[in-house]
Amino acid sequence: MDSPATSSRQRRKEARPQELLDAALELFVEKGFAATRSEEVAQRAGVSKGTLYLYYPSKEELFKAVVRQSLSSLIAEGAEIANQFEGSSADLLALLLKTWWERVGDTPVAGIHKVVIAEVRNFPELAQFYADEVMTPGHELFINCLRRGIARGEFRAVPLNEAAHALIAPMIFMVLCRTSFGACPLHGVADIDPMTMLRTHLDLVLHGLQTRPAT
Amino acid sequence: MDSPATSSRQRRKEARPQELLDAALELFVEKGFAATRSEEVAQRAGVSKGTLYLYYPSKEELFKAVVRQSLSSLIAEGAEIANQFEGSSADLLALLLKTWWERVGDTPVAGIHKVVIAEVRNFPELAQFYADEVMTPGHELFINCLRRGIARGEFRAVPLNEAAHALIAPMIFMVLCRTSFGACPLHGVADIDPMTMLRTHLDLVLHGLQTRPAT
Amino acid sequence: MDSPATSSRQRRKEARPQELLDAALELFVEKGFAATRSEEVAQRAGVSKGTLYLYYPSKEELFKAVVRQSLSSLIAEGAEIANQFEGSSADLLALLLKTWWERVGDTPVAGIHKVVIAEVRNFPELAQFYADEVMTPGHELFINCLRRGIARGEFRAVPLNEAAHALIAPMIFMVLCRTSFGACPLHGVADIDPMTMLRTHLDLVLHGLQTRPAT
Amino acid sequence: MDSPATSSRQRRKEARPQELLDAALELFVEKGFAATRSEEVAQRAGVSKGTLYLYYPSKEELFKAVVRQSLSSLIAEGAEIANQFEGSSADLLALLLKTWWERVGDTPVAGIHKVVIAEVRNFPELAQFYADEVMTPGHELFINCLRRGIARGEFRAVPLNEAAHALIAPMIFMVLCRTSFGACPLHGVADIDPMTMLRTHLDLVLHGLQTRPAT
DNA sequence: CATGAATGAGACTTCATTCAT
DNA sequence: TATGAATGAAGTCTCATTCAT
Repeated sequence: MDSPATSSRQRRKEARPQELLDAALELFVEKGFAATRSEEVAQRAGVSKGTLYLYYPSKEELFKAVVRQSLSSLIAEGAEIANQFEGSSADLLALLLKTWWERVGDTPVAGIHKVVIAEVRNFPELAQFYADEVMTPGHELFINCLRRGIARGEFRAVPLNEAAHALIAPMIFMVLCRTSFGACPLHGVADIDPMTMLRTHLDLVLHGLQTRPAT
Repeated sequence: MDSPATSSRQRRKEARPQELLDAALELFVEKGFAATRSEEVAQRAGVSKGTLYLYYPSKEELFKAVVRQSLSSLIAEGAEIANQFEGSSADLLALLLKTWWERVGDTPVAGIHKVVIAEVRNFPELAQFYADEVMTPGHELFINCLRRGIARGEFRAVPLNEAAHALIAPMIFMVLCRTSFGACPLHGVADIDPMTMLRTHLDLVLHGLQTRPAT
Repeated sequence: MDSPATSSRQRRKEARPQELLDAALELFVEKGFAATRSEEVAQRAGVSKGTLYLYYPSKEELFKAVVRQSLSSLIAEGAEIANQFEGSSADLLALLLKTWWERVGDTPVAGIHKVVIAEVRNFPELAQFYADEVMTPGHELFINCLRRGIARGEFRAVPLNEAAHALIAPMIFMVLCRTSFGACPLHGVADIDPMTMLRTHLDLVLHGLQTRPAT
Repeated sequence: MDSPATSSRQRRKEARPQELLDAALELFVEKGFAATRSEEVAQRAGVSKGTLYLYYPSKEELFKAVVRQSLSSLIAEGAEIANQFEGSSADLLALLLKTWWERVGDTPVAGIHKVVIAEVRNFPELAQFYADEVMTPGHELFINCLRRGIARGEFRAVPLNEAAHALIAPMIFMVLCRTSFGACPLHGVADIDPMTMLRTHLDLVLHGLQTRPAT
């Protein structure tokens, strides 16, 4: 009753906030918060400067909305995956990283990592938000995976916090590099291939975590 | 005959560029390029707005000078270390990471990584500079170390580019997190201890690289 | 259908460029380019600083626009007058000078002469523009008039370039003096009356040009 | 006792004010008052910025000194010439204009005319000074010459003020053009040759002033 | 709701002037 | 005297935000 009746105008109106957020994310990723002009955001979303302010009361609120939404979409449904998983912990780890890559790393929202790194100090309220919504849950995911592996005798005992960090760091750092440098063609920089990277990283850490057969 | 004659005025003049660069680095790390006001840089260096412009013709030039100098100091004398090293490749890798941590990671210049990540897209000329001066040499260092290990039968054969990336990523990412989040106290975020991190990361990748004794 | 719909806002927008040019001309004539503050121009045009920059991207571009427009309006339709004229060459010369006085000399744009004299060396591109658009056409006008008179036996043969210069110089110089000194009341300076000046100058040069009856 | 003993340092010191005035005149003529930086004046005079302020308390005072001195040197000893002259009034007029050209028009101080035209409105005190010291005396000179010619029956009766203006205008205007445009090479502008100009102008006005032989 | 002209606070930069050496 | 490093008032220009239409 509703959807067939919505005019294109109607549809656009409802889509506006998301279109604005998308445009804003792109620009904040490209140029950072301060260097992005609000008129540019409006333009890229196909509306006028004034319209932006009908949806977000200020550039700062727009920014926070962008970050909030982007981060929300990072909060992986990973926990679910992990809980239901029945295979080896090595396979679970591989699945988690692969899923992250597909759902986050290889996606426009991946850019939010650069934005957060670049801007948290100017938006301290984001820090706790990011910690609560992204870092802690993500961290837990990997820590739980490590715990599971250790408990099942698949992995060696390692410091959980630090190992969890080491598991995700190469992936996020690769994404940061792609976001920042990928844009411009560099001469002579060894190009990192994401899939090779993912495989190599997994290969390394899985070997690294493996319990040794007694020699 | 000359040095005792150097007046305090003289001494200040010679020190100015470095004082300004130091102040600027701090602020660019804290707030980013666009959000840093040039007067603030001057103030933190203890001079007036105008004085800044006696030494750097524009905020942009100041920024580039900051990046150039910071990056230059990253160009580790690591190559030398590597060439003269005679121990095992695992020890060499450990030494390289530890040295990087002491000379870069645990130092004010570490902040430049955040700055570069945040600003390269606005300063494309920096991208190539960073690639040539930092990424490529650093990358080479780790690749050579890996090659050495593989050639000597200490390490398994792994894709060099990607493995090298995986070796440095956790360290740099940790530095990025410290630079961005370390400033504000977060509730509930598992604190990563750098030394534990370094040890754990090394432990992981060295086990991961190790050739297996035939079972 | 359109014009009755134009709002007052609309009307203002269309008038703005001209209002700004008028205000700017006044001020550039009064104070010169460098001593005129752009905010002052805006104020005199009844808008704010920012508005000026909606119409002209910089003070320098505003200046060039002022000069271009002012000069354009100098490009007398004089050629037309001259072509259609059928009377004596003396009368033609008188008509040209009188027309120039009415259309230029006694008009706000007359001030542009001072501005050009004062600023060309800082805006070399204006020099050629002024030469092409004003000097050359104006010069041609008078040269053609002289040629006509000489050809018809009304005028003595005289060096055309120099005579043309001598014909217009007293008028322009008078305008320059009025623009520069006329503003402030001077004690003891013999006031020059424009109409008397015009008549006297004409009287002098026409007698000077006249062919003599053989004595 | 004094002159042979004066060291080169001494001599320079005494010459300083004049060197500064010369440099300043050049620059004020080139760029105008506001666009001339005081450091540039100092540089061109071969001294440091601080030294300039030992001789002139401000840029404005320097400017006034430049104008005062330049104008003083314009105050022709012409009156003397005129008083002692015994030839025809036409010859006197020719002598006056030729002398003016040699002593002023073809000299660096000629540039002061542009400066005065450009800046009087910003320095009203200069206006009266210029009127008293230059315009009035110069005007008198020509008026007296005209009066003499008329009284001796050599010249027709003409309005003295306006005729005097017409006598000097082409010369000053030519100087203004040379000062402003002469600097940059223009394509297609008829070059005025000063000597031809002087001759043509004289030829015109002398014929124009001449009393007619009764036909 | 949507627009975009207008505003004005604020940032960058210049340069006349001062003053320690 | 002479210098030139330092200052900070002032000018140019940008851009987030408002509001009449």
